[in-house]
Amino acid sequence: MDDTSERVVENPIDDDELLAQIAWYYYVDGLTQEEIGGHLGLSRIKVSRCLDKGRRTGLIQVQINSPYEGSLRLGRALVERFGLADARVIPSLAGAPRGARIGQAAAHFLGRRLVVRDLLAVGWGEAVMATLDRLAPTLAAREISLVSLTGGVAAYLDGIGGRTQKGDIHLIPTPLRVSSPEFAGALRLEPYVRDVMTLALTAKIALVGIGAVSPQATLVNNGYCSASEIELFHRQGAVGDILGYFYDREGRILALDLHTHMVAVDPEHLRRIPTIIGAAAGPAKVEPILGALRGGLINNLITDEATAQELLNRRD
Amino acid sequence: MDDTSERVVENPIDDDELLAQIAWYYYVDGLTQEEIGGHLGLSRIKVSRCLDKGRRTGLIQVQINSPYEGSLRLGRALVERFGLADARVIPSLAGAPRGARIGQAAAHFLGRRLVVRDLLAVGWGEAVMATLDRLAPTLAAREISLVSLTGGVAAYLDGIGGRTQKGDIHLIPTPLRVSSPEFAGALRLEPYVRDVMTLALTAKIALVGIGAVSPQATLVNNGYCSASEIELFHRQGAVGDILGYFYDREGRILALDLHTHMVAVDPEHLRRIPTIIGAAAGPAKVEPILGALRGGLINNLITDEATAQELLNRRD
DNA sequence: GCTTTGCTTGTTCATATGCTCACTTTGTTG
DNA sequence: CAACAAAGTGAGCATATGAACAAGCAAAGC
Repeated sequence: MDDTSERVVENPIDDDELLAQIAWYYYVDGLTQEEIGGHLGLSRIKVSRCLDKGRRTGLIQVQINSPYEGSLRLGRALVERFGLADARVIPSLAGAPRGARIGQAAAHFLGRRLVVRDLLAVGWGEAVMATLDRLAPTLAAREISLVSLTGGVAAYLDGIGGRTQKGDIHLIPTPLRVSSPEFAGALRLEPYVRDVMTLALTAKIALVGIGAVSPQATLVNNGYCSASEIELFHRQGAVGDILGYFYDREGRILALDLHTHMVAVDPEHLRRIPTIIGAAAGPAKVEPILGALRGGLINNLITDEATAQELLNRRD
Repeated sequence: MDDTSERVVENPIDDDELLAQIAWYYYVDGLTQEEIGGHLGLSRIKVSRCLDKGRRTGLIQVQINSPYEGSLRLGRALVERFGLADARVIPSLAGAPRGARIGQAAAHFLGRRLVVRDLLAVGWGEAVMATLDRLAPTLAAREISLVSLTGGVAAYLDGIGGRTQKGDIHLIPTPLRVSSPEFAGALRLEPYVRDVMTLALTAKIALVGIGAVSPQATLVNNGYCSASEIELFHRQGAVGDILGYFYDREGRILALDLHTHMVAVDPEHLRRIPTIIGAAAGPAKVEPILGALRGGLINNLITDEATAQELLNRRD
């Protein structure tokens, strides 16, 4: 009776559980994929595929326990120059899709900060969605609750829809932008909306995207702003937006008419959250990031090498 | 000018930092070792060795973000049977040294629970030392402070000596056992000793070893007890010890003369700490673990398959 | 009933990886 | 300064791994 093969017949263990078992054998015990296969009654290739899946979905994540981890050269330079709490700079690799890699880096960054049953406040934007995508298993495993900082429910659902999610999800159940200031005001005063917004500001960590003032901005692509409005904001000194609020190059929120139509937490109030993580990269994001940094709208930054270098090159 | 090779000349980056950089490229960016070598001006083999070192020292740690991670079959069974908070069961592999693997598992377990600047209370024993060994990089990276639950300073120094350690280390500056109850009592009342013990009980997490009542026990090997004393304790119903205090099969601390000679936190007081992790494995540890479980002296267990199976086989 | 489509599974093979061993460097001690 | 030990380095090779491809299978559609 070969004890390596008969032990594990039992029930057709649930998928995730099997995956965790495999990951454990492989990474912690250092068994080879073939050995694991023998142990668990699977073909080597299947083990390989499970591992691949685990890595892709973020169920398996590598921790780098080094004080330097967050401060590799450029990151540290950013921290010092802009007085950030921490920064993560990912290498600018030619072939890889930038969005996904920023998301992965942000997920990794958050993975080290989120505690079991934590509450994470999330803003709006592509980078945020990419991050949530990679973060899903962590969120489930640690029973993290999410709370949105802005309206625009549909967009959020894309990012987190269909996933196993053990914590609660508190969405602001409104559009991001509505047709009149009065309507926006009324919505903001709705008890449920207020409650979610209040809850959001109790989070210890917030993750926000940083939008560019350009006709290609996600706000435009999603129909929340027209290209001509963007042009107008640009004339008025806007260099970027956070949570749909535009600010100038010093990071001061502008007094735009648009803002009165928004249903979202005011970036000024956001400051009550101790850790505000901004994620963005690319040439178009340099000015927006700079503004956000100068105004202290964020205190943690995830970006890539090229962008970081550009940020550091600017002489204020 | 090939930008992949000239970028990284700069300073002869400190070792850990280089390692972190390599780990990042390899695990997060998925570059091959050869590519990393080119990027950083190192030979492929050197990159390979760095990674190996990182894994061995625990600087690189794999997270398995699954609710099942802690509850793989046997673990879950233990949790249910003994009302534990959590349990980790490692596979019993023939060739591997058990102590080191228990240590690794415990380090991994703790890695998911320790928060930045946390305080970890540690007991005494081989398993604890093995764990601290593997945990060192995590401790440094998260600025974890350590506080000892027992005297016996020298032994602790072995486990943590020479490592980079960013948090504080609070040792109880006494032997584990002293010659008279009076002397032990006096030491326990020494302000500094009292302070450390009080501090220890404020920790959220404690890690303790579980000793067997046998002539091979670590307590004997280190000269704290004689084999004949052990024999005597055995006759009096002792099945195991925690922090140098022996208990019976129901986990009740015995009224042994020895205990009055000890300078260590009382396991009864230990209960104030919400998470008490016991680590031990091997046939000799079955009875000791059972006692500790029955008496609720620990509420988290790290052990191996064979031991877990044996624990579950016992009908109370 | 048959086909189509999409998914899972296993095979083959190129590649990535880690190990062994001989060699070099570095630091230490007489 | 020489001699030696200890750690570090690189080449070659066996092994582990992942990707491309092909076969099998099940559900959906005609």
